[in-house]
Amino acid sequence: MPDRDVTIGTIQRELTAFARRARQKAAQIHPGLSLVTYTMLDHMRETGGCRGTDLAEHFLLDKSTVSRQTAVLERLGLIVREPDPDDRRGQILRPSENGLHLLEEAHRQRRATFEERFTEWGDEDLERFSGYLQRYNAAS
Amino acid sequence: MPDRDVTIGTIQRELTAFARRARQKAAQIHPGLSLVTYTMLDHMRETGGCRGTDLAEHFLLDKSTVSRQTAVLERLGLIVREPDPDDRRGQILRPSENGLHLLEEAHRQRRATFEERFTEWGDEDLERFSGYLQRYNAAS
DNA sequence: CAATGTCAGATGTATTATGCAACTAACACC
DNA sequence: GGTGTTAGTTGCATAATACATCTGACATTG
Repeated sequence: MPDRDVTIGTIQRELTAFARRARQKAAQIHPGLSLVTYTMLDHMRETGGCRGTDLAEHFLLDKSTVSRQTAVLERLGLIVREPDPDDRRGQILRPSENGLHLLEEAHRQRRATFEERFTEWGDEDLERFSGYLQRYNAAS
Repeated sequence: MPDRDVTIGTIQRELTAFARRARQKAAQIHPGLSLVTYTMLDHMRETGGCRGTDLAEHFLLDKSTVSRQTAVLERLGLIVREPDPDDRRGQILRPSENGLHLLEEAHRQRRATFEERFTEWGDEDLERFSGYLQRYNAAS
């Protein structure tokens, strides 16, 4: 059994490798859509519509960046804007029909990649891995 | 026990969350050094010196990007270049004394962050988590 | 051994994501 | 109602990146 330092080093290295690879593959989700814009779109779906400020806060991005990225999403016809009835300074952003379809398709593709990657994993290992990741991420 | 689909979905979400956070914190390693340049520097140390082409291939970057980033590292005094004795077209890049010190310091800091994060984890859980990550990454 | 094609690296140019600062319009509170 | 705050946009600058091109140095083949 390797000692604790070695094991932590391995986890560090493997997580870093994962992050690097994820970043490199990020742009392949949809033409014209980056990982950030895609994730924003997904967040709008999860929340059932949110404001630009919420996105900025959630993703730790400047509001100007959010503004430009949501402009891209609008130009692509993937979101619709509604004036916030409670605060006329803001707008509610939500995926359009096309946006929802794109999200479904992207989910399907990404999920398929993961399914394939885990075909040889047993149920118990999957459970444990999932639990460890949640435990790790929850600590941030 | 949740079913397999739900578990895989959780893993997917948690790994994506990790990647996003890693990217955001990447720039904090050293002033003037990005995650990419830092990782390049580390790769030079691991390999005991390599060429720009090797870096481009390893990190899936264009050679022009590598050229500019290594120029940054040189400007910061973190690497030294030697003509490749076997092929005078190329150069061997390796960390300078300062570069090695920076890597040690960065390793120490990052490791400390990880150590802290895992203080409450038992040895067996650490082992398993490490193994799962390796298994996952090896499948790429 | 000379010519042609390939490779390593550098540089010019363009694109993209990003942040900061300044601005406008709307809100909130006193 | 006036003053300070907030949501969003836009102007400007910066950084990482890719593609195309250029220059040497290598390699292969006639």
